[in-house]
Amino acid sequence: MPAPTIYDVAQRAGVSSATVSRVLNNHPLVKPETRDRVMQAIKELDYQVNLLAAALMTKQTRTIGLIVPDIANPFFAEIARGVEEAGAAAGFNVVMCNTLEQAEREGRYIQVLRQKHVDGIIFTSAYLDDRSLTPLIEAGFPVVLISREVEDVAVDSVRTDDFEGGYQATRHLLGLGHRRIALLAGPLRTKPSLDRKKGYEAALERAQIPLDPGLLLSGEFSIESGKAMAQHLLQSTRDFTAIVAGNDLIAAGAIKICRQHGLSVPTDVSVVGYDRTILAELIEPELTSVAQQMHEMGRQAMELLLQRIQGTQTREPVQVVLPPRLVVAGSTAPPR
Amino acid sequence: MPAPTIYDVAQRAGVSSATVSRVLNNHPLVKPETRDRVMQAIKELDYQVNLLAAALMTKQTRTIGLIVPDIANPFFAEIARGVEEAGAAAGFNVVMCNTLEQAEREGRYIQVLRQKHVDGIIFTSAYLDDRSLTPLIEAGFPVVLISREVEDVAVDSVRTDDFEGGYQATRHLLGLGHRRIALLAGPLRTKPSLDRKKGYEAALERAQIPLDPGLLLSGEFSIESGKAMAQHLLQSTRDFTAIVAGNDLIAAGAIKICRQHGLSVPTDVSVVGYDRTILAELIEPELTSVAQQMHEMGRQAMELLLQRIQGTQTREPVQVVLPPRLVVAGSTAPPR
DNA sequence: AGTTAGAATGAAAGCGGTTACAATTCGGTT
DNA sequence: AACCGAATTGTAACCGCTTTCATTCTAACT
Repeated sequence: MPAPTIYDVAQRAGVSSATVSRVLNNHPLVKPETRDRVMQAIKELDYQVNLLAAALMTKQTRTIGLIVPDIANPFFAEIARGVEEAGAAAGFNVVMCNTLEQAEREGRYIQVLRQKHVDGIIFTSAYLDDRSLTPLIEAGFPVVLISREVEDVAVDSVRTDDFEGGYQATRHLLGLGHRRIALLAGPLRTKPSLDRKKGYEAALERAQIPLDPGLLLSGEFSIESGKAMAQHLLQSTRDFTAIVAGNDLIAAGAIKICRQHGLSVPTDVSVVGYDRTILAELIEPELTSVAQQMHEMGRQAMELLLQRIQGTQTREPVQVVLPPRLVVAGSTAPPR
Repeated sequence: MPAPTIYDVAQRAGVSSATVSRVLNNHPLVKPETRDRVMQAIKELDYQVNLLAAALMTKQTRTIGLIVPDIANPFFAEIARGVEEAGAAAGFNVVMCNTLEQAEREGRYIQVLRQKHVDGIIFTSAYLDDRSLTPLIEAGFPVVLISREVEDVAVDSVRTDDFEGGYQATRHLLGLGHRRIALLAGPLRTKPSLDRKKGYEAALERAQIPLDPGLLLSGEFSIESGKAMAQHLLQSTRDFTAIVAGNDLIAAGAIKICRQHGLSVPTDVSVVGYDRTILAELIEPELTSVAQQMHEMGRQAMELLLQRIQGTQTREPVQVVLPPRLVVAGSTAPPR
């Protein structure tokens, strides 16, 4: 038999469908006695609302889209967790979309999410052009960005102060006495990588240490890239005592390669990671790393989105900037 | 202005809404010329179908639910990635739901997913009772389980042969010459942990080594639990040369504790993990671990679900069992 | 008893599509 | 030129709910 509808309930309770709907949405003007009869009928029929039909009228699906490069990356998984939790608390569901860094996929997801009438979309960092994102924002569709920017467009966003993070990582090493510090950066086409690099440069500058282009490499946010960059670095010079890595994965790769070359961490080379994912505490020695509050970023992004969605009046876009926090562990020590 | 509807398109193209609908769903019986006119109108209005309205008629949302304990756990994140990819390939979206191991949350998610009329639900392992799951399956709702079982109910499922995995891990250590092998298992209320334990026991039995209850602990799938179990073990005895861990996290925790007690891995203690998540290759030394094909499990689960959803005729439930694969690395060596 | 303002409920019009069925068109026959 | 079946297209009902507006009750007041 087909699932019972609001009419079946109405009939059984001896009222009209309008009344059932009122009960469902606890409208105040329903006589308690009537409400009870309806509830009874609902129970007896094991009735479940059809939220599709409801959404068709209310224009609210209580569903949002979350676009990430790759949910299997711990950094994004942690953010997703924050988003989902905050969403669930407010009665919203989250559709997860992995772009795999492909702009075309992102575009397709945006399209189908709109067709499914999600109430809003959260975008996380990716190296994609903004061709499909910009029109969305300009159309006034609720959007929040995490660790991502769109040129010349005002939009809600959440990010970590990556300049400060890069600065702190470098200051820490300088404070230990290091002078020759390499940077194995992530992709410089992304704002976070760029900011971290600027922080690194600012710290060196302030310590009056000239930048050495030979100590500055950039690649991807992966173990492989970390290995490759370290390999490259070691082939060109051994005249460095510390490494600032673009993230924990790069750091892990670099440490492996250093070891292979007979350099011990932290005795010969100190290494600082970034993100402080769960990986950081598993690596031996534990990785000194700049912590980002991924879970919190996800949570706040969802909050901002909800404000937009449920917002009575439109407010100016806000940019939430969370502080990074250097967590010192065993991978850094004074140079010998 | 409100978003254009199918009627706006129809009017602009000078046809009826039915024809527009036919074009949208590329029904074969539309004159090419008419199709062009409609497409033109669609483009000009930047028309987007409202899939909610469509779903109301077709009873298909092309959306499925994925219920996991915690997306931030690399094991589930990897599965989620497989599910999402396979789904995307077939034009399905995935709503992600984190239960945090709470049965009540699982129940709520199931309810709202049904109300939103998802086409099916994939459940991953969790230590929950099946009160809300069983009725779903019995109602014929498309469901696939990953690493999870429901008593006395036939249902599609995908899992790894965990008996074999536990067996292989233990055999490997036996082959190296170990005789005193501890098991730091995950929660024994779950089938996977139980099967791995049975595999461990079978391997020992076959080698004619009596089981020593003192070498058998069980806890949770976490670093902390791994530490606690190792601590416990070391306090009661040092008479063991190897550890089979319930998963990589437990292994990582155990290794840390062993080190703290002055035992080196693998010289003094060999350790085998399970899952072979990305963690395994980051730990120093790299962790010998039984690989599960998480991504593949996710993919196949989605395939099974799609068969159910789109299936013309109902087929018998199938149980897909994937083989584990022992990946030997630096954390295991012969006892000295 | 007759009013009357709320309170409670019902009737019915959408929301934006899909689709069964009817109607129209059209090239080819006879 | 009338006729026919297949190819196209249009009409209108329906999916299951929300919500406006009208209607009916109720109870408190003259």
